[in-house]
Amino acid sequence: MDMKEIAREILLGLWKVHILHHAAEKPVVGFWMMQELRRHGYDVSPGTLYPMLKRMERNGWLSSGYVRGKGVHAPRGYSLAPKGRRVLNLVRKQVEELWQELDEHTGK
Amino acid sequence: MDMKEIAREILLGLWKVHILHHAAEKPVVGFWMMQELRRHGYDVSPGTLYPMLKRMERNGWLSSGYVRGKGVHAPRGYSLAPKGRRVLNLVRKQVEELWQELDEHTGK
DNA sequence: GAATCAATTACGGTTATCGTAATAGTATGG
DNA sequence: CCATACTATTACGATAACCGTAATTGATTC
Repeated sequence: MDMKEIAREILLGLWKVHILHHAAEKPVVGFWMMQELRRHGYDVSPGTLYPMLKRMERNGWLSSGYVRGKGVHAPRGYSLAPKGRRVLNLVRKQVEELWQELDEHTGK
Repeated sequence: MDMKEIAREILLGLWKVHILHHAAEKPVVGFWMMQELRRHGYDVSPGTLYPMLKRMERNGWLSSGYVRGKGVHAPRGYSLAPKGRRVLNLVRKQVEELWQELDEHTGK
């Protein structure tokens, strides 16, 4: 099913929430996240994911540092920043509302 | 809290799901949807919402027709198209997964 | 020490998003 | 009837997000 292709607009937002959530537990590395998404059947390219992480850091949701090795291509771990936690809390409510709404009428 | 301002990137995607869901029940009119979002505390301008509905129609998720009156500014009702239903089903799974993940660690 | 793997950056084109202002039918009241 | 307010959408131009592919580079392994 290539709905996944076209529903990206929506799914991309959901993945951002996943990232915030993971980043709250342990630092998230871009490459790992890409594989994770592929494992779930979503083909995400570096040109999508990495700029996304950078934007999220620029927004103040994440803060990053090197976790291993050296140089500009060394793995960069993103963890949840205070602002990101507030966003996560806000979004959590929205997701809950949405899920309840969707769940009610499932069998319809 | 003006997190709402900056978390738009994420919330916008969730609203699209809301729209798909509502459109499955009865035709959704842009102006009504705007008020609905305002009622929930989100300030969404016409320049955001209307093009969004058009794109969703162009994607084949929604199909529209006039519900009342005449002319180019008459209210336009959007209902769920078959492709939109498939997208909704796909997204529903993702939202469920996400919600379960978020719910587990809520108290942490 | 050559090749492979892990991981990110660079790039340039396309599409989405945004707020504000303009437009135009429809109902209301005097 | 006509002025006013309300419902509802379109138009517009600027900014930012998104995308795939290719290049880069440090670490590992044989």
